[in-house]
Amino acid sequence: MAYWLVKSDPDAYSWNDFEKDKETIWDGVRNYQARYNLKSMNKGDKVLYYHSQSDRAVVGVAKVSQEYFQDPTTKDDSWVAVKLKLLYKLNSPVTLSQIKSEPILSEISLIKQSRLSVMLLTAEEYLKILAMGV
DNA sequence: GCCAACGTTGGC
DNA sequence: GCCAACGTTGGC
Repeated sequence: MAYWLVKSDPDAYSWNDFEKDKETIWDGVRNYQARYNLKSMNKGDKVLYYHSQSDRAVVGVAKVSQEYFQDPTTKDDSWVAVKLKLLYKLNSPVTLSQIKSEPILSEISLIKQSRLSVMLLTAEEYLKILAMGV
């Protein structure tokens, strides 16, 4: 089982939108590294859901419910999407500044590669963020 | 709203 | 193949 973090601009698609849908197609990724990560996802992997831009916090947890397939938003078959199923919302969002202040999270891609939208987490990073959101 | 960082494009 | 120009993202 792997652990991931995906970013969404809440103005485009927020956790609230996700709660209404329960399951969503994670499409629109147009970055090679992010695509590689999408292709590496296995069904059942856990995914932290991060709000970028105005919010800048991890707000909830999802899981991969369908492995990668052709991105339906483009005819270009080199891009892929996955399906994510909502699991639960964190009791308290874990903000970017909290993440930055934790030494064991200092190597997290969220900080190191601020523009990457789909990234792999270690189990330690994943569990630490969950613990901070209780 | 600004700007730094980054990825992509296109001219050479 | 290099690199300047450009567009986009995301933090502040």
